[in-house]
Amino acid sequence: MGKHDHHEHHGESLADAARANLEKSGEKWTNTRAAIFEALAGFSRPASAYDIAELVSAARGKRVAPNSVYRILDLFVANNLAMRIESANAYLANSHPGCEHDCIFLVCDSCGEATHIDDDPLSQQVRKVAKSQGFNSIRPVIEVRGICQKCS
Amino acid sequence: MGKHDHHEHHGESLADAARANLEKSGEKWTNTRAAIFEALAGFSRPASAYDIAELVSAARGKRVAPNSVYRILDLFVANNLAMRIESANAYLANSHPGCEHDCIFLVCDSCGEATHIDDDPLSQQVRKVAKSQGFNSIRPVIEVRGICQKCS
DNA sequence: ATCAGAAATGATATGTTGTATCTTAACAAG
DNA sequence: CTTGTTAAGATACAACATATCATTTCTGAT
Repeated sequence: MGKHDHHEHHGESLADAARANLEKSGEKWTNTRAAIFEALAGFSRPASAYDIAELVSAARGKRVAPNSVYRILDLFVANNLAMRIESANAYLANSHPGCEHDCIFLVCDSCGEATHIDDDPLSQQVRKVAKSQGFNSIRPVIEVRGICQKCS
Repeated sequence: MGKHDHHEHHGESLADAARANLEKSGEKWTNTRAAIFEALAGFSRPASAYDIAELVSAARGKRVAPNSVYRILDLFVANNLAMRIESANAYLANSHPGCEHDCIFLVCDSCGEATHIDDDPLSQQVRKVAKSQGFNSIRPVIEVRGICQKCS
C-alpha cells in the first residue's frame, strides 16, 4: 500500500464517484461520457483512445469517432477522472477521483499492466528540482518502465 | 549546476566523443550516423525523427528515410549518445556521453527547450520505489512539463 | 583482385496516435 | 418554439512509428 489510504472505488461506485466529481466542476455526465468512462475503467491495462473508441462503438452498436474519445479523455484528465501515461500513449481510470496527487506509474514492458503509486514526498522532490531551475506550472511525469513481479 | 561536474562537449568535440563511445561498443561510425548525430546535436530543442530526416536529407541532397533515422536513433539511445524524451516523442543528444545517469528532463511547454538534469539520489529513490513493488530491469522516466524561467 | 557473407541503409507500405475543421444534434433559457 | 450554447459526429489529414524486403557497402578469406 502507499503512504496513506484512499477509498478505492470499483464498478458502479467508481462511475458514480467519477460522475460526482465531474458534475462538481459544472460539467455534464452525458451518455457518451458515461460509456467512455465505463470502457476505460473496464480495461485492466492502460488503454489507447482507439482501443476505447473500438470498444464503445461495439458496445453501443454506433460508431464513436476517435476525436470524440480524445475530447472526452482530455476532459477526464483535466478533472482527474483519468490519467495519461505518457510513455505508453494510453490512459487509465483514476480509482480514487477527488484525491489529487502527482502519480507515479510502474509500467510492465512484458504484460502491459500499470501500477499506480502515490509518493508525495518523492514527487515533491521532483517538483522542487524543477522549481529550483525556475520552472512554473509544473506537471511532473514520473513513470517507470520495467518487468513486474509476475512477469519476472 | 547538478550534483557533480561533467566534461561538457560541444560541436566537433562532442561528435568525437560520441564516435569514441560508439566505437568502444564495437559499432561503426558511418557517414549516415555521423550526419544524423550532427543534425541531432545541432538542434537546441528535442528533435523528432522526422525533423532529423528532413534536415539530413536537405543537408546531403539525398533522402534519408525516417525508418533509417529511427534505427540510428535507437542505436544512439542504446549506447547513450542520445536520450529519448517520452512526453515529447523526441530526442536529444547527450552532451556528456560515456557518463551513465538516469536523466531528468525539464521540458518547457512554451518554448520547447529541454533542460537535462542529473540527480542520482532522486532517481535512485524512484528506482527504489519500483524495486519495492517487485519490478526488475528498471528504466525510470522522469520528466517535468512546465514553463521555463525565460518564458514565465 | 574477387568473391561470399554480413552489416547498414534504402524504398515502400502500412499501422498507430493525435488534431483541425466543419456540421449536426441535444438541450436549456427566454 | 426559437435561439444560443454545448456536445458529439464526420471527415480529412498530420505526426509518429514499425515491418518487410531490396540494395548497397563493407570486410575478410582466398
